[in-house]
This record gives sequence, C-alpha cells and structure tokens, in this order.
Amino acid sequence: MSFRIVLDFNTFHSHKCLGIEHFSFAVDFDHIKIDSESLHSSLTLEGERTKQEDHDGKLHGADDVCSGSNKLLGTANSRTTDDIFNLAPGSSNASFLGNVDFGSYSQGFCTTDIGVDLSFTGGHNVAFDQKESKLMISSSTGSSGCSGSATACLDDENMSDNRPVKRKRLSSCSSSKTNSEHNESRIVLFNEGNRGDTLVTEKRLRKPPRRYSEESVEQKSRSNSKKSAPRASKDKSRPSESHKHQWQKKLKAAPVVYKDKSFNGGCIQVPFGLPIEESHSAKKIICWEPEEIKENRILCIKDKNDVESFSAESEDENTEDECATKVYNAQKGNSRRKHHISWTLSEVMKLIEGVSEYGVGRWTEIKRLQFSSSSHRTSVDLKDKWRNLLKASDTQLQNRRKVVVGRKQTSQQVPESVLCRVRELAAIYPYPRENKSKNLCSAPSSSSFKSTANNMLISLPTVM
DNA sequence: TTTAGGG
DNA sequence: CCCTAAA
Repeated sequence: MSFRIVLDFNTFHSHKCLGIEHFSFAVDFDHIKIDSESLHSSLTLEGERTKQEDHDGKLHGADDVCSGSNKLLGTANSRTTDDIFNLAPGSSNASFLGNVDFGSYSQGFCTTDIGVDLSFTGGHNVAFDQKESKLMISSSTGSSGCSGSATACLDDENMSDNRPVKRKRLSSCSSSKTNSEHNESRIVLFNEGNRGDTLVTEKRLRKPPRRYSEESVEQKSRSNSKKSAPRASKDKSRPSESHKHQWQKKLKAAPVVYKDKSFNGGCIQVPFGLPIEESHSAKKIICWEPEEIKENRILCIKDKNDVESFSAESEDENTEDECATKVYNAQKGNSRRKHHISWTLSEVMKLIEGVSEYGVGRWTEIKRLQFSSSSHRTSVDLKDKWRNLLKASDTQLQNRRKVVVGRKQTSQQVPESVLCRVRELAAIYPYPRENKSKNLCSAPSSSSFKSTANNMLISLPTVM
C-alpha cells in the first residue's frame, strides 16, 4: 500500500488523483487565517463526496474550520479518484505553518519507508519528521505569498519490494511572487497502491534545467574519457543535488529527501528550501557535498594559509576576503559555476600590485603572494580580471577623449585612478594580443609610452 | 599545470 | 565565469 500526498500551493492545473484507501490525515494550520468561504465550499464538497462514496468516511473538525479555527482534521476513507481539499489562505497572512500528521492517524504505515518529494518556492519550508511521520510545511515570508508543491510518499514496506513506486511530480511550481489572495493550498491524496501502472505514464511536469541536461551528456562523455581532472570531481556532483545542497545550505532549509528502497535507490527529489527562521527548520541536514570537494576545499584553504604577505593588508580587507571566501565555500560545492563574486576594490588593488610586482602573466605568482588569503580567485580569475581591467581602462580612456556623457559601467566600480594605474602597467607589461589590438597607447616603447605614462603618473598618487 | 584567449 | 588549446 502506498500513499502519496501532494500539497500544492501553486496555481493549479487540475490533477487527477487516484483513490484513497484507508487513509487518514490531519492538517493543522497554526498561523493561518483560512478563508472560510472557499475552505467551506471545498470541505463541503469533500464532505459530500465522502458521504456519497464511502459511508465510513469521516471528516473531523469541519466545523472548526468553517468557523474560522485553524484546524482541519480529516479521515479520508474513500475510494474516490479525485480527492482534493482546497485550502485558501487568507489574504494577509505573513506566516503559514502547516502540519500533515500521518503518525497519529495512519493505519500501519511503515514510517521507515517514507519518501518525500518537495518543492517549494516563495518562502516555504518543508520538513519531514521521520520519527513523527510528520510533514511540516512552514512559511515565514510576509509578502511573497506562497507557492510551491510538496509530495510525500508513504510506502508500506511489504508492498514496496515487488512494486517499485513511480516517482511523479504533479505540479510545477513557479517562483513568481503571488498575492496571498490568490494562493490556494491543495492537498491531494491518492493511493498508488496497486495502481502503479496507471501512474507510469504521468511524467514530471517540470523539465530539468538546462545545465542538468548539459551535464548529463557531459558526464557520459566524460566517463568515457580517461582523465579525472580536478574539475571532474566537481562535475561528479550531480546538478540536481547541487542545487538542493545549495538551497539547503544557504537557506538552512530542512532536508526532505529520504532514500527509499522502493525507489530503486533513487532519491525523491527537488526540495526547494526557502528562507525561513532557523527555528522552523528541521534538525537534520543532509550534506550533498561530495567528499572530494570537501577535501579539495580543505587542501585549498590549507594551501593558502602558508603565512603570507596578507598580514600587510588592512584588516577590513581581510575580513572582506574571508567573507567572500565563505560565500564562495558555501557555493562551491553546489553548482559548477561560481556565483559571481564581484571584485572588491582591495582585490583589484592587490591584483594591480601583483602585476606591477611580477608582471603580467605571472598569475599563479600573483595569486600565491597577493591572494593567499582568499581561496577563491584562481589564477585564471586574476587573468580574467586583468583583462577586464584593461578593457575598462581602455574604454575609459576613449570615453574621456570623446567627452562622452554616457559613461556607465566601468568607471563606477573601479575608480579612474585605478584604471590609470592599470594602463600604466599595461604599458609596462604588454598584455599579449590585448595590446596589439589597441595600438594607441600601450606600445611599451618610445613616444606613445611616454605620453601614457605621463597621463597616469598624474593620478597615481591618488591611488596609492 | 599554467597561460592565453574565445565565449 | 567557463572552457579549451597549447605550451
């Protein structure tokens, strides 16, 4: 016997649900005003259906709900194919705390075989307490409203052995902020029990992100190739997991994925953790980070701690770097692409200093000596940044000549004087290819160099 | 592994 | 930032 519960806080398509057999549930809303009208109608509908189709069906607490209380208890004991409870949260709710309790009502569920498939956006957090067999849904966002979906599976151990449960997502969730007025909460109960076949055809509605497909292809090709470069270890973290990890770690969302043998070893997936108060989050955090990445990070950090010149840096610069490092560490294991950490002025200065000291192209040297304290910023990053600085300084120069009014992006982040310094260094240490194209001022020799050098030397004192 | 350069 | 070729 297998039950699946879908909580859908999105705008809904109407999902067909399978029948419910001997299933009890309780929904508890602690901090929610429930729109009595819509809830009433829904419950009435449900009540009628229950009565019509199963005389044993009971519906507890309907009075409470309709009178505005925050409690909804129910026992669904029917075989309907479309059991849907609609709960419409009131308009001005800043907080939503839902609790679907299987433990106290279910009959003979095996709580060890519980899978949860959760996906929430818009400020919800979903946690599944395995001991209590409780599915906790909480939201603490005020304005963003609620949207999202949750799917939970309870599988009877006895059944799951010979009948693998089909994974299924019934709803897609949008991250768009919606008005609370328009939110609905739908609880869909259905039984997958001997009906696995009927479910097979239903596919998840949300198509995997592009990176996912890209990477799965990539993994295939990569597994065929011989090398496992350091990057390959990064790639081993599966993207879906990466995202989960990212969200969970960053937002302290509750872990909601449990392995279920009935799922053929696969995880039920896609929790979208959302910003919630820590007190709401569950206790257990599943770490998705592959060991290798952890190790790499440790090595990396160790590496950088080789007592370097960064003691010369000002304190706030160090904290800046540490901060960025933390962010980076939090993100590193999660997605293959670093989340753009913008360069601080101090970093730019360090880069410039390094270039002036070691010359352009000695990126590893510069990284080792100037960026020892920040484990992000690889030598490649330095190179890229230098290239960008060069470009910026160039455009800045052109802008200044043209007296263009619309100077925009470049000189705002990086002070003009810094760019001048960059130009100076570019003149001294010609950057391959870059200098060729901009033959105007960066020729390292003769007259053009003099003029550029003069230009910058004026502003240099302001920089250093 | 590091650099250069394209995307 | 990422990716890759070349050194």
